[in-house]
Amino acid sequence: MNPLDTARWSTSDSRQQDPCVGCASKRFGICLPLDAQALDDLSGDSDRHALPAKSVLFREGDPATRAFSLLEGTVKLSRLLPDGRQQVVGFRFKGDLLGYTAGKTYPFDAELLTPGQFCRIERSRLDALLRRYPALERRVLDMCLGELAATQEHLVTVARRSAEARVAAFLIGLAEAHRRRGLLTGDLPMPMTRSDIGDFLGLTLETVSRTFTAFKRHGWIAEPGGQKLRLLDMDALEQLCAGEHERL
Amino acid sequence: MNPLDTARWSTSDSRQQDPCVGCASKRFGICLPLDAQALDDLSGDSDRHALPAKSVLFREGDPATRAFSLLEGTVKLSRLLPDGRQQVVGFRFKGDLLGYTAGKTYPFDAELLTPGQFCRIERSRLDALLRRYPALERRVLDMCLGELAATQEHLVTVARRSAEARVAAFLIGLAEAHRRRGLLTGDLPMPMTRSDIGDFLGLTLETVSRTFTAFKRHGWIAEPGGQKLRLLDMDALEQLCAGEHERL
DNA sequence: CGAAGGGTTGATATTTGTCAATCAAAGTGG
DNA sequence: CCACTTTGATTGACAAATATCAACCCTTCG
Repeated sequence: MNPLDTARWSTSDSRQQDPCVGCASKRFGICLPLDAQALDDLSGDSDRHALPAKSVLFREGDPATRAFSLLEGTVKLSRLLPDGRQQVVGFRFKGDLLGYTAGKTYPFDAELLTPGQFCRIERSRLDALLRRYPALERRVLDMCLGELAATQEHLVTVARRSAEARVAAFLIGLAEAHRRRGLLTGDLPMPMTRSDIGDFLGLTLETVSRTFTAFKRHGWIAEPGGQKLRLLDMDALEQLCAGEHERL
Repeated sequence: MNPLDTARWSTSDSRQQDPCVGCASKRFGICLPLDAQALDDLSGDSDRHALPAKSVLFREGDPATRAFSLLEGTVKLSRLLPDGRQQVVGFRFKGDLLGYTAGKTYPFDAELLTPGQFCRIERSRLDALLRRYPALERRVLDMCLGELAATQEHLVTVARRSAEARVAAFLIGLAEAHRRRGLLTGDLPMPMTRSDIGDFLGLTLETVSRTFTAFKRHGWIAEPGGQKLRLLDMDALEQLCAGEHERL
């Protein structure tokens, strides 16, 4: 499972999304398996928001009183370490559920990297809805299992792969995540900084920068500017990812 | 959350376990929140097994047709990498649920490190039970959320900490996992090899060995033999874990 | 008794991190 | 509109952590 794409879209196709009714973004995100009645309930309980880039949805340690269904934008999830550095736990994209956790407090910060839109719902109400609509609870379980598989996949990347392989895996994962959302517009948006990527992959920003430079030198990627990225040679990236060491 | 102790025991106390009825190990593992009727159902659908050390419960890629509730023993979960090495994704102890995944196939191998006992249930039947008993589904969701938090915690350890800090974190996590299970017998069992630990922490077995030696030299731990480990100075280990660099 | 598995230790190589200088782009305020 | 600051990116020289390779020991098990 792709560590950058935790969602499982089950049987339905994510692209056939209806316009958002109230806030309950029909057939989308967690609401995918709901019937009309459940959607109405959810609409009553949630509300829609828009925020600019760099907004913080919640912080590690805050009481986990709300969950968020991301409708638009990219979010960075990160934990603050005792020594002041941060570990980026993951990135989230449209359709992902944020902030529904096991504990009483959020286990990480959630920060928008781009302007974003999302539904917000009180946790207590979401819990009540889960009890009322088994299909919804099942969906949350599925998303959780998917997220778990993705995190384990990412663990393998961070624990065992070389710097080049990690960056290659990141790029492939990013492309995959966008492709599955039906956004294969050629250039993929990459709003995260070298530092974000390093904190995600367990590398320093300098190492990430050097690796990007090397990839560009080989003609495997290009950065046309405007926070865009173009993947020119997926085969090369996939080989690197698999561990075939082409020397940089 | 402790990466070696994924279970969430909710409100009840894990130690008050009844003798196992049929296979459905009342008040234990996933069955903790079930009433008598549900336990009966589960008993009819599952069966109990014992296996010697080094047995394989399932392999990565096998169709995920069964789930396992571990009653006794320690299990290593690992993924095989293309280059032949392995990444240990986690260890599981009594009370943990194994093999209930999002995908159609198991995402990792599960291998017993000690002799073990467990309940086995067909996945389709477990799914049916989940639909029938919301409390059980809720419990599985809780366990999944707990596992996710634990994996993220472990990710931080592997991505950002020094070798010493990783080993210290491992030892503390192991102690914590056993303590929560009510097994504070002083010496904790440690059936995993240096290689297993290295594959868990993203280190080589040599680095793990050297770190153990250093810890023993400082008098922080002792290995009385018989796959046992004694923690002599938790404070020192916790400091290392937090990043205060006492030089070895 | 010999082989195999696990553990320890040393010498050396390699990767990646650290520190530092510089540059470009994007805001910001007068 | 233009300094001025801030943020992100790049690159180099160097240091440090960890991996790699290799030898050896001990215990267990057939």
